Amino acid sequence: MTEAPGTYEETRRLSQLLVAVAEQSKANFAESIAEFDIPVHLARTILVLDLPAPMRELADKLNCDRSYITSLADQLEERGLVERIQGSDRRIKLLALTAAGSMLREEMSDAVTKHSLVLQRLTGAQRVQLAPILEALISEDAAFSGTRGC
Amino acid sequence: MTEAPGTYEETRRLSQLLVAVAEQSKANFAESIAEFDIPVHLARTILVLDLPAPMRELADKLNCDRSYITSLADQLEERGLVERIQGSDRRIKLLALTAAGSMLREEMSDAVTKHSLVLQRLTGAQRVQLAPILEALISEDAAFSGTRGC
DNA sequence: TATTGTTATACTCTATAACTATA
DNA sequence: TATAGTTATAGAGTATAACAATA
Repeated sequence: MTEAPGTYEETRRLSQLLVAVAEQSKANFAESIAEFDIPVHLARTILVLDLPAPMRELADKLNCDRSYITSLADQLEERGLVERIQGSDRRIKLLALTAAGSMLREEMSDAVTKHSLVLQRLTGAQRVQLAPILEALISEDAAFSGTRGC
Repeated sequence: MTEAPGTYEETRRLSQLLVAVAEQSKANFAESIAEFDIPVHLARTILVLDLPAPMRELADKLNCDRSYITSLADQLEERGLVERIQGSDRRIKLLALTAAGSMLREEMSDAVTKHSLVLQRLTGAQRVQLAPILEALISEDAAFSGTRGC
């Protein structure tokens, strides 16, 4: 607790806290979208699907297998939230939100924001501090190619 | 970007970042314990199981069904990491780490800390800022009783 | 030959319901 | 009667492998 020492214990504690926050955050997300009657994984896909994107790209972004994206796309299509459109490279199919899909995306995004722990529990000053920290934490480079996890 | 205004957009952005960090954090956790050849959910259970605890309590803490705790306990017992011990109330069984279990818990805890994004990507100053924010974010009170999610 | 998406299939995680034994 | 843990079972989520079409 003196100077630069505690680093190890401090890091351990922060790691644990971060994992705890992550879990809570996940639960919070589920709760936020509960009213929309849509499974969590479909909701996440819609939220990610801002602009039309090749299925392959989604697989990368969501870090899961291409075959699973097919399954997600089927389910979303059944609900009329998404449609497949041909890419110029004829092997490629883009996934694009329908009007209904975009609308739902907006509503969910709002709900998630409103339920946000960030909004409910942090002061303005804390929010200002938090942004750059989270940005630093996010890796643009895929440092996690090793593990699967959708 | 002026004063108190942007709050909504700012919150939305922070929420998204937090969700992203949460996912990354989950992936990072999986990667950290990959070397121990133990499924993520078992690892989490061991990490939570600091002191012997009634199975019921674990169900609450992990926010999942009692029957699933039975399943976890079985798997951990098979691996010799945990044992069931009778509580004074004869209905209750405590789950306690074996020597092997404690050892593994220490090793995993170390590994998680070493791989921690907190350690790798944040400055000392940022770490100092982060702690109280994460603490504020954590709800001791169970505000999430509504949703299941193990 | 390498890549995108699909199909068929199987496995893992997790919950629900009904049961046993205490209390 | 209510509570702790167990059993049997079913469902959701996700991956692997083999395949078709295109490049």
